[in-house]
Amino acid sequence: MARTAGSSGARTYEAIRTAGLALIRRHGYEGMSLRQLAGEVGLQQGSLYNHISTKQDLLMELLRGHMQDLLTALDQALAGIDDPLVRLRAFIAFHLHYHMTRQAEVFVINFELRSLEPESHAEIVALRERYEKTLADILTLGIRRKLIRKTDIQVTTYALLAMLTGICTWYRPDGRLSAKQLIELHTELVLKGLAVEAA
Amino acid sequence: MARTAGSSGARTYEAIRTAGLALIRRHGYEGMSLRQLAGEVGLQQGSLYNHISTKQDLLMELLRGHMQDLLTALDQALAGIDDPLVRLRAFIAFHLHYHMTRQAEVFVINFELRSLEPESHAEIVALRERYEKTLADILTLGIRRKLIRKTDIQVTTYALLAMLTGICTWYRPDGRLSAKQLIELHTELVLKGLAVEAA
Amino acid sequence: MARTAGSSGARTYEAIRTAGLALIRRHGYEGMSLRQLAGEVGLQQGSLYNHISTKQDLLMELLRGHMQDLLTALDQALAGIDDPLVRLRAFIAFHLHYHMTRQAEVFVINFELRSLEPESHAEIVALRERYEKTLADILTLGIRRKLIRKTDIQVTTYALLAMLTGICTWYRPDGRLSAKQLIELHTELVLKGLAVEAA
Amino acid sequence: MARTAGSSGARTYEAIRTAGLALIRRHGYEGMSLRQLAGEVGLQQGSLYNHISTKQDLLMELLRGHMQDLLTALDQALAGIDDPLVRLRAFIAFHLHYHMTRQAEVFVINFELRSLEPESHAEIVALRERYEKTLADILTLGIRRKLIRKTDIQVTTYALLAMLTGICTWYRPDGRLSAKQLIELHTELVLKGLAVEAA
DNA sequence: GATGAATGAGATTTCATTCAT
DNA sequence: CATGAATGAAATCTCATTCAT
Repeated sequence: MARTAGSSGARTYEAIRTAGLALIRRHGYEGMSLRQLAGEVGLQQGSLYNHISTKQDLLMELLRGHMQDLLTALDQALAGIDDPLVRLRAFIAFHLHYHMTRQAEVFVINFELRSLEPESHAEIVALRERYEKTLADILTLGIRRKLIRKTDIQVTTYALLAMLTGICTWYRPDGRLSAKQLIELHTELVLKGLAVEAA
Repeated sequence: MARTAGSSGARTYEAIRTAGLALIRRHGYEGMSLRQLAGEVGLQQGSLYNHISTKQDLLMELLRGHMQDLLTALDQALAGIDDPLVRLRAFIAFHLHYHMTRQAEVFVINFELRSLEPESHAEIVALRERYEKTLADILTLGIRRKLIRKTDIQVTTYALLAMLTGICTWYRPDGRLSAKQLIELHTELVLKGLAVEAA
Repeated sequence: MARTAGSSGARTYEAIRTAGLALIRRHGYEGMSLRQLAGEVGLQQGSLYNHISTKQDLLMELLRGHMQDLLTALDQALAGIDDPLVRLRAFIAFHLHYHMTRQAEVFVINFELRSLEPESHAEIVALRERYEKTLADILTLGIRRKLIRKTDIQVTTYALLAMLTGICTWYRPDGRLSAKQLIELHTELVLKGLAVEAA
Repeated sequence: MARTAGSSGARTYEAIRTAGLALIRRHGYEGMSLRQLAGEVGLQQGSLYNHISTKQDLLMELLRGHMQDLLTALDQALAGIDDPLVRLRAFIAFHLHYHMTRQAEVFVINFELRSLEPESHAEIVALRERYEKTLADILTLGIRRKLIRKTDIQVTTYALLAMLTGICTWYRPDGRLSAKQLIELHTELVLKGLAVEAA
């Protein structure tokens, strides 16, 4: 598409990542061809290999980069918050915000993990488990402090993450509801669902 | 009176559908080759075409068949239930049960819709919307009758469906919790999340 | 070249082997492209794969087939001959005759062994060693019976084989000397070179 | 007085020749990639072209350089020797010695001549014919002086050269026999094979 | 003299699909 | 209804070579 002739190496690589992400999102990893990708970036097919080593490698770099960003951003979002309910609110807001603003990355991670070869797959899954554990820990603490009703941590973690992640499949920035409203709606649903019984 | 119900041909077709579903689930539609599929069924590549018309068509048949089953089964599950909260419980139980027992179909529909050509895509999406509308209608009615707290129907429908569908990615029949327990946990989470405020 | 349309599978495979042998001889294994080969046989590139599994495999089949032919033919040529000197004459005549009539195979085996992957390489080398051993055994027996002068078996075996094999690089059927004359010349050179000293 | 004999550039070129020779020997000319070669020398692909003009040219330079060395060395080895049998002994010793000490060059010349483009091919073949002619002339003279038995010059020349050249495919410096022993064994084989009949 | 990035052609192999037998 | 062989396009990746910096 954009044919930024004479671009520097780093800029070209970035263009490949961006276009690759978009194409994978649209067609899937298997469905995207390097011919398409090269065309999108304005290169010959072979020239891609000055920047990536294999198609697999491109996918892996994208996914790894995303997971690291995600974890880093999560840590920042929760930094300094102690109260489990406040942490939970912060987690929800962070997760939704991230999944609304970085839809492509998030979509790809959720749909293309399976296309990774075993070793890479394991690495990404490990990172994802760190992310999941952050939520599970919040729930555990909340229950211990009796701020969250007793329930199964594992199942609830999966259920909440599935629910909050779903937004990446339908959110549109120009939709009927603002990001803030969407966050409020989800937060309410979750917090009420987990609230301790009124005595 | 009745001839042998499944002729050899019909049995072969069924084998193709079954193997196809499993392969698509494992490798994705784009990632599955008809050579693999033929091998799995014990045919030569060319022989597949005595049973299917194209690879696309196989996918479409699988998805359409599944969606019709799903809608039919849903209608049965909700038949004769009037009370919105009971209908909601029934919907949750049905959805989870179906997503636990027919994981492969459900997985494929959620991950491979994008591989359908536009026309087929639209058809399946329409069926899915009928399914979503069933849940949305339950919520609408519940709110009108003040059995469910006021909230955004659309967003809540998506959120609940995402949450309840997530189970198809991790459920194992030999897992720690029984299907019944999983249904209870999810039902509680949803119903508390949607309950009207204690006065 | 010959575009034998409608040929049966076995005939096509034979055509591939023949054309492949010729192309490998002319350009070397690495230097031959499957595009060339397909063109020569009158097929599309991909159609080759209905008959061979990989390019490597084609080379291996050619070399293995040749070595088996060679060993079989050698056994026949020496069958029933006991006297070491007569056996030696028969070996020389056989080797030269084979290397003059099946120049392409012989050439390829001598020049393309290195292009085989390790496992295949080992297999062919083992067959070649059986061939070499036949000559070495003749020399050993001849020396023991004092019909051949004492010398180093290993070195002499290699030297004779190199000498007799060389003919495949320059022989032309329409050359100055007949096959029979060439055999006589080589036989004399070898037998005199190995003769026991006149007392 | 004298500057550093090898400037950096010349030293790089020498490294390219050495590594190129080794790679061609191992993988063949077609099988060696300039990427490999550059890596071996510690350069980027493009940098090779500061030292060579094309891949073909590198091969040609290697082969021409080798043939010139060979011819020069042969002239020295035979200088001042008149007697045909002594010349023949010297030729054998020289040829074997050279083929044992410069195995890589010799191997490449024997296996990669075919990869040269026609013009270069002709040039190298011409040099090789000068080499062959030196042996043929020895034989001719020996026969004329009745020191060598009458035989076909051409065939005998080819046979002897093939035999003596074969050593480059199996000789190892740490082998069972010394270079001197190997030379003796071959010399004996040849001289007996060519000796005039005991009257 | 070296680099990094580009090129355009070409490598081997796989793909879905067709069709005579 | 199955087979084996064919097709033509397309897949990923490598090649030798060029050139601005």
